[in-house]
Amino acid sequence: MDLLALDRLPAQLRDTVTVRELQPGQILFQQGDPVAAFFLVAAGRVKLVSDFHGEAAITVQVAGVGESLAEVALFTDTYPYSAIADVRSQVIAYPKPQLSSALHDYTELAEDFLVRLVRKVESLQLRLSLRDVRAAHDRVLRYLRYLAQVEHQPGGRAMIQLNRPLKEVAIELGLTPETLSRALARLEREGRISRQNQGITLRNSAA
Amino acid sequence: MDLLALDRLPAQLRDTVTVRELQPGQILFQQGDPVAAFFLVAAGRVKLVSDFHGEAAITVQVAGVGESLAEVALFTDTYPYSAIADVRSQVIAYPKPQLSSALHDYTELAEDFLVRLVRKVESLQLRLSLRDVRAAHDRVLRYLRYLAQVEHQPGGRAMIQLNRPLKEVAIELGLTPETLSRALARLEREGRISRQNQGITLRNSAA
DNA sequence: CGCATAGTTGACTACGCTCAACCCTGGTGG
DNA sequence: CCACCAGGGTTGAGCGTAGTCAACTATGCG
Repeated sequence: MDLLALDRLPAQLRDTVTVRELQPGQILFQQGDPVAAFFLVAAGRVKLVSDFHGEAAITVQVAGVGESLAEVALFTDTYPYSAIADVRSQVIAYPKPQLSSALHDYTELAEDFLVRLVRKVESLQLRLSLRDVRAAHDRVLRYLRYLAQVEHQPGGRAMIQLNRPLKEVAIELGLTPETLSRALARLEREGRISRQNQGITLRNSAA
Repeated sequence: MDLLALDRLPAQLRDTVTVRELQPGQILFQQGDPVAAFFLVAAGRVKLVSDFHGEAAITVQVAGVGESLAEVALFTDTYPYSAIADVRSQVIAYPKPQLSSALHDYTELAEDFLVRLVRKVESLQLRLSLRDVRAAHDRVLRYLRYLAQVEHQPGGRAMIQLNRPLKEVAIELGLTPETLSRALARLEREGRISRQNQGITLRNSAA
């Protein structure tokens, strides 16, 4: 996915785009700051946290490569969250006024943006609905099935490569690494999946 | 919120829009069906379920009044979920081809759509991040604070009216009604909130 | 070789779910 | 007017499962 159709960007916008380098822990913007720009993560990982009442901050989003950061900011005067680089990262900054008017003027850009958002809604809905299945092994199985489905069309057996550490997967699923590990072990013991190195293959057990 | 700027819809689209009445349990579309139209809930409540492998179905979304139903359908050939009316409902149907081309041709429409999606992403992210706070009373408190924030600007004390039954709130928070009840009781006992009838007021306890 | 990190396994704890009883309100009908 | 019922909400008791803390292994890197 090209980043907001960067290559086909109208010149008036493209010329205002800048790239910023972030060190781990560096703050990109802070909750309450006036919105100057809209950001896309080009490298690394940026966390969005809401620390609003002095209580323990809550992580609203961790944006990976290619993800946009706080879409609401396009429609608010101040950032509703703070953004902090998790690791060394690069972000692309689109000045808000220019981006806004470009979205208005160029349908292609607006459509790209729309597609991004729809995908995001999709993924968020999936993740949220997964949280409703309580049993860890069940949740994990459904997640794997989902991954298999998006990568290979057939509903049957499939091989999945999860390249990122299990730790991250665990967090995404709302589990601890230990619980995920146990869940995977159990699924394997029950013969619903098998693991080799990084890969997981599902055995079809459709009812 | 007007429904996709219905009043300002280009005539070519507006004339193709229809309203459908659904009885409780009636199926609006089924997973795998070719996408004919895009829907908006005008009255009632429609559930989106994914029943893909014969296993227990999983509810992906419950769309209330004013919400759009399965935005991905705009970009897929078949519906990825099934939609079932929860209660007696009315939906507005936008034929997909007309809506697609209208989104392309009319920036105003595209922008409306974009705003909808951004809001949705926002709300989904909030709900998802709430699930990460484990302690029920904490989760509830944060939720209440969020509600207070969107209704009244000041960060301090606020009065919230939750008009819908606690049962629903509980589900949205990923809790059972019993647990929610206990959580509210506890918060009240601790003096962080107080309840009168339907209303809840937060006592500011910022650190 | 030593260190850091990911992953696994074990033992214990804690918290939310389940099931059940109970209260309370509103609505209906005798 | 009271009896009855239905539904939401609350409270109680017990259980199960995921979290926590800890130890241990394996792998990769300096």
